[in-house]
Amino acid sequence: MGSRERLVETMSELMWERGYADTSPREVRQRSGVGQGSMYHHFPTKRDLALAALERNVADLLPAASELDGRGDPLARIEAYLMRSRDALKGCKVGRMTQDPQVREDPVLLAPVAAAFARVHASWVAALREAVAAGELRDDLDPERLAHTLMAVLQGGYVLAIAQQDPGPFDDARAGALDLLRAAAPPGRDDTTQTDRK
Amino acid sequence: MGSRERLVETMSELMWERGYADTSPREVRQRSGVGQGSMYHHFPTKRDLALAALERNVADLLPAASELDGRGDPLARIEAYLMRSRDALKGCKVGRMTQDPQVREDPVLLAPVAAAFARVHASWVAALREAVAAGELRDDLDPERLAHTLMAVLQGGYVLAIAQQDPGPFDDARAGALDLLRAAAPPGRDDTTQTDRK
DNA sequence: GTCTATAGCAAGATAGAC
DNA sequence: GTCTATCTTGCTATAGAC
Repeated sequence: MGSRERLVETMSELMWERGYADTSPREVRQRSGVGQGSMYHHFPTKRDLALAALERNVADLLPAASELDGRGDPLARIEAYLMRSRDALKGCKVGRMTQDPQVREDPVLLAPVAAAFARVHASWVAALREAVAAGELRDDLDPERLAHTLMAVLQGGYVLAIAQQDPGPFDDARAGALDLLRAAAPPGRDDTTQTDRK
Repeated sequence: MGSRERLVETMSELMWERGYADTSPREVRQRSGVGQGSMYHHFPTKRDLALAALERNVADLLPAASELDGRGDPLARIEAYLMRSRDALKGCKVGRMTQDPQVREDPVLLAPVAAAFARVHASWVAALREAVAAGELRDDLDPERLAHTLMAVLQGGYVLAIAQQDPGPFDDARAGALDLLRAAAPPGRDDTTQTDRK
């Protein structure tokens, strides 16, 4: 692996762990083993390196969200994505960036974050729309709104888990969201078809 | 107002705006107008000042949450707290701290955050329990879980809003949560009593 | 309690040789 | 492309007088 790739990979890790403002070029060099000269050859400023790392982190995240776009029962896909295995105490490598003052005030650094969330939102909306069409969700629910609600449950779940240093609140938050979705099945629907009742 | 109070107030503001790691003692002095000597007289280290500021921010937040504990219709209280006016683009002054590496790795600084969230959670649980008892929510919903879900909707809503630099996603997220709560009224319940249908 | 002066060290580069 | 040396600025204090 070349110096350039090692720099980007290391910066990606550090931005997930510590954010942008609190990660120094020095740390990147030490962890990656790339020298000063090489670093500034490939990336004239810390910000340039951060932008490359951020785009890499976004690219890491999007494939998972495309799980929502798959075929098969829409509500099952929604449930699968919601309950997907995630490291609650590490948080979201993209969502985290919104809390970094130097990122949120820099339109160029914030742009990939906004774009990533917009794409994930679109996938949520499509899946929720299908679920309504399939009669799995009441048709007076708004898929656009609900998509934001469910994304917020995940992003906020990380916040709660980190505060308590315990993944429990994250798991509770998403399980509670799923409970609500199930309770929002159209009235009169035969729910003896539910798969996992206790 | 004395120097000490001015320092704490200024640090509180800066920690909300920029977090802990990215706020310097220098900025605090300049914005507060308190001199170097006074600052280190009252607070031997930046961390000591941050702890006082954090406790102040927590104290600011808790009264609002006690709205959930009030009397009157439980679901109405839940709705009022959820839809309370909030500055989505500023985020939560307490939740924000969980994303600051220097806070999340410091048990002493994280403790007030954890305690605050635990108290708010307890208020949510109590209100949700009452709503179930009053027949406003299905009794197969778990108030503990749901409390985490609704807290996460708010915390995550801020993340979405900041990413898009638009309060819309925050408002969508909480409106969607409210839609789900209403859809989770016990089956067969007469909902012609709903107050705000379009 | 408040002031000014000073200090040690890290951040974030830049310069110029190889 | 990579190396070492150097630079400026800001962070986080400490010292000691008033």
